[in-house]
Amino acid sequence: MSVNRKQQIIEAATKSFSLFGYKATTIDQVAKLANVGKGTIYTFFKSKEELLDEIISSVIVEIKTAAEQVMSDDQSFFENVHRALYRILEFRKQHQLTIKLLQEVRDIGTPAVQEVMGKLDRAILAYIRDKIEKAMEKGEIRHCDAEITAFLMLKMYIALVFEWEKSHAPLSKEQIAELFELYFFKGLSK
Amino acid sequence: MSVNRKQQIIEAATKSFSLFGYKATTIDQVAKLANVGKGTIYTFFKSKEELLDEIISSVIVEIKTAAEQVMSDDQSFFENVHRALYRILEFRKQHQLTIKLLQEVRDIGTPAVQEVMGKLDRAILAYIRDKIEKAMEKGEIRHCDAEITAFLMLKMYIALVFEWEKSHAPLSKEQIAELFELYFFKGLSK
DNA sequence: AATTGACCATTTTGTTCATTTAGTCACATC
DNA sequence: GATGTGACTAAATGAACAAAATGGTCAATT
Repeated sequence: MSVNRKQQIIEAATKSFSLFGYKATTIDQVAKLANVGKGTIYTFFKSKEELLDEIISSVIVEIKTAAEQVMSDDQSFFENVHRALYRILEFRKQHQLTIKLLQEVRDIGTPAVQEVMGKLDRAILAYIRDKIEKAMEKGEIRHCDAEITAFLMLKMYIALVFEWEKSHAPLSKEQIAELFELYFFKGLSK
Repeated sequence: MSVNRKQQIIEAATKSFSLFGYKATTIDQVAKLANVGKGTIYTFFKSKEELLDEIISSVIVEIKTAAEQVMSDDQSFFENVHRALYRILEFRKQHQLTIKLLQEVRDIGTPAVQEVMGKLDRAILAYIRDKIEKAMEKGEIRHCDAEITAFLMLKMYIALVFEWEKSHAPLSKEQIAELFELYFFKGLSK
């Protein structure tokens, strides 16, 4: 029973955060949705912020799993990174929770949400960085600063997947893969 | 006399926009600073917004001039684009007006300022795009979509110059040049 | 021991109203 | 009579206050 209660609360909170955002979700609301007294929430979570934090932590795990699933050992480093990055951003683009929270950061700038989204970004960055380091060890790519490379790769993907659309027709997955290969691997020099 | 009056107004407005931002600058203030009656401002500019627009238009010219000055025919395309982009962002980073207005977009989101800053971005993009097209014609670089390439180059520079600093030690001009060359020209493949 | 909801301190929201502001225009100045 | 002006107006803003809502606690309940 008690094990389930925590899950009920997390599910209710996830639903409400996804639908209304963090700020507009009240603890009373979550308690009602979870069929739980308000006090019970505070036996599992020290604050509203910690509740959000725990939810995002499991989103991070989900995202990593999703990325792992699209990668494969018999593919090139380039193909794997492309697939992983695309999958990660696809996840962010499709899941109500991340959409809503990203929106909230843009529109209201709720500090708690800002922090937690920063954590998500850092986790993604660390994940890519790890892949880059492994590829360098194996000699699959030229030597480079893994931190900066991961940072730039993510920026480039975000630019191609999210920002390009703001002023142009969206790019297909294949186009993005081509562009990624062209700029990051082949380079523009003849 | 009349010729000077317009310049006086523009200078006063530029000073005030730089110091307090667009929203916090009143027309009365500008009139006082310019030693001019309020009505006079409206004989030269149809609205406060148009005053801002005219100021930004000349900033665009200034930026282009600044970029032209650092480029030179006996340098490679890569070196020239690097110099131009770095100079442009340096300009944005140093000039009070652009700093303040960019801040205002982030913090308040004043629509008039948002629009005018978008215009500035589009001008920069068009400028880089033109350079890329010329380089392709001359056969200095591989064929590619000039629009997307300009977009990505600018994003990459903004990421390196402004965003990297948010969580790391700033990169030197030389480091940025190296990174730019590594990713955009040579590529990571061995 | 686990759960709860009434309760409290603090924030947030809604409302009112005085002040400020962008923009106009009748008048002053040369 | 062309140019320049600041008092004026309608609309926007924000200060001040009251009312409602919210996160978190804890004594009572099961």
